[in-house]
Amino acid sequence: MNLFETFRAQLVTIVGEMIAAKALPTDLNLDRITVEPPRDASHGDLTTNAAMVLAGPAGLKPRELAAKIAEQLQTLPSVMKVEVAGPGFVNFELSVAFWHDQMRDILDQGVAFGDSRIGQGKKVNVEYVSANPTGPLHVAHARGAVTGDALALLLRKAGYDVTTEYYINDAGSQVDTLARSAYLRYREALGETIGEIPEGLYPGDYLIDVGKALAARDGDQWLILEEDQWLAEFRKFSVAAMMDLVRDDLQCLGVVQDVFTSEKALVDAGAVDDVLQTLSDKGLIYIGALEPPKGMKPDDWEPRPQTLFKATEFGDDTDRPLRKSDGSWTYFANDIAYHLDKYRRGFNLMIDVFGADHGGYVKRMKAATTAISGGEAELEIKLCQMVHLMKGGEPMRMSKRSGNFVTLRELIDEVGKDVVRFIMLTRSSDSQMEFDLQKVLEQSRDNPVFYVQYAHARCRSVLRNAQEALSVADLEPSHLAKVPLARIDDPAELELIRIMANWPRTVEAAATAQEPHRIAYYLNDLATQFHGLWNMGKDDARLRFIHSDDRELTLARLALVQAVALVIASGLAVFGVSPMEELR
RNA sequence: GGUCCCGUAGCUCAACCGGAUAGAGCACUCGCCUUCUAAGCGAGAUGUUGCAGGUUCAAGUCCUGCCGGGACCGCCA
Repeated sequence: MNLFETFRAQLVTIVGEMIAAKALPTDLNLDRITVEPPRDASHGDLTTNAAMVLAGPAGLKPRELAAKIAEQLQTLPSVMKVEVAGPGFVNFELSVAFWHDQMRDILDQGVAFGDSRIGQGKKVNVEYVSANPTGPLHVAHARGAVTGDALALLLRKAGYDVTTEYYINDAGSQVDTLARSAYLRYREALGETIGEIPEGLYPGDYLIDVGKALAARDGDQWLILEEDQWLAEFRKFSVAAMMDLVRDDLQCLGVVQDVFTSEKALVDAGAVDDVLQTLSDKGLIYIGALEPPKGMKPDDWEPRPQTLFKATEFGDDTDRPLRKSDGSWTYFANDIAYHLDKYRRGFNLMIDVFGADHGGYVKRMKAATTAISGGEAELEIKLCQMVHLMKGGEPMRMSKRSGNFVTLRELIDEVGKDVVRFIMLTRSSDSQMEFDLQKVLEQSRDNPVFYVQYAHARCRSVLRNAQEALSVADLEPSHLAKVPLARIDDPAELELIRIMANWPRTVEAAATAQEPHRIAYYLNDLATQFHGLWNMGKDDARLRFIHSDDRELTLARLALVQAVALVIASGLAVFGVSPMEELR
């Protein structure tokens, strides 16, 4: 429970006592009472809307009720000062000793500070990337990869039981194309001149090695055979090779998912026939013809009967086809089977991270999930909007046709894994964002990665310097948690503690909203306050951390510095970014 | 035509699932500065939150309609 929830609980007790004393009616709804940090620091440490929320139903004036609540709050041991303000806010300040206790808490818990139990161990499945296994990942995949990974780490920190997953789309026609492309490279490896790669096949160089590997393993045995004889084997081999590529790419980004599920394996195991039978039994499948989309005129539209899922019964705009004209299942049909599979594995909460180009897919997948689980499973879909790559303020135009697109690997090689991860997480995933390859490497204030990393490195640097006068054991968090902190009393120091004490609440809010980018803003705020304090020591030597003639003060200040380093490290861990000891 | 996302300071973006005077960074103006290894530091100015209604004690936030940008729209995945 974060400190705001703790005080909220105490406030609810107070209101309960007022109800018992007949100062308030018995039928009040207390759920809307909040205890939050005020936006404006001059409004104290905590603020509650209790009086405004309760006054109306209770038939009282907000400010009068606020005064009564304030009176009771004043009696709490860690509450120093209470004020009624504005339309009926009750603002209160906490004692310095309370903030010192918070600091000790941080030092005791280390990077586990901020761990929460709001997830209550609930099982959640986060599926992300799930790119077609037809080549290396490129930048478009990076945002989804990082977002999904950070979301998973965040939910884990918030107390969920998280499984991360990659769905291998290895059952569609694209992997047939992959196999044909690999076959061409196989012939090339055996000495044929293949010339230009024909339109419709994948031209990438990464298939050359696949062809060579097949030639080395199997010799020329496939050369004289027809496509239907070699296709399956080439598909299997090249998909495996591409997945190795993808896994390597992801690993470079620090992403290692728990489970990889093959679409083809699901289909082969009859999972799709199975789920379609289930839906059919529920009367949710029928043969019918769809209307053409209004206002659009598809070139060769003609109505034809199809196997349809009644998605409209679950909020979708139209019913959705499940079977292609060749008799095989659509991608959607297979995906229904996959989500049923996840549901049967115990996931009542599933999160899919998709690119924005899958926006049209959201309603039908949610509809299907509701249908197959009888409404018991919840599916959340995070759409990641596009990333515009820039370089020194100039947009980098990419086109696949010219082969000029940027791979994920190239991006990581250029700026580093931690920079990619952090920057991708500095914006809400449903806003488009700019990513400037030049700016993110600058050592300046407007580069958030640098700014946050620098704050951590600066803390570590101070702690290293302190070793001239103090032993390593003195500087351990466990030791610093026991030193007297009474001399931590400067407003800037206390403000720093307040921000750190807000970390658990930030984790919970970000996890509840499923918005990792909030962590980036939090870290930036924390770094700002720390750098500010450091700079104050430039002007006023009394505010410096290390004082060779005052061991007690130095230890107290180093406890503060150590706490800052731990909270930053705790935050960076949610992003999967390593905190740096020094920046050089 | 429909669905989804976005629209906030000159620019890039926040605003904690309704709270008080909408905030940061960059750019801009004015001062200062030679380091607890370090990005210079401090101060100042910057808004009809796309538009119009509605709900509420309270709306950038929720609802309705419009405008603008993006993504998508029957057997591609």
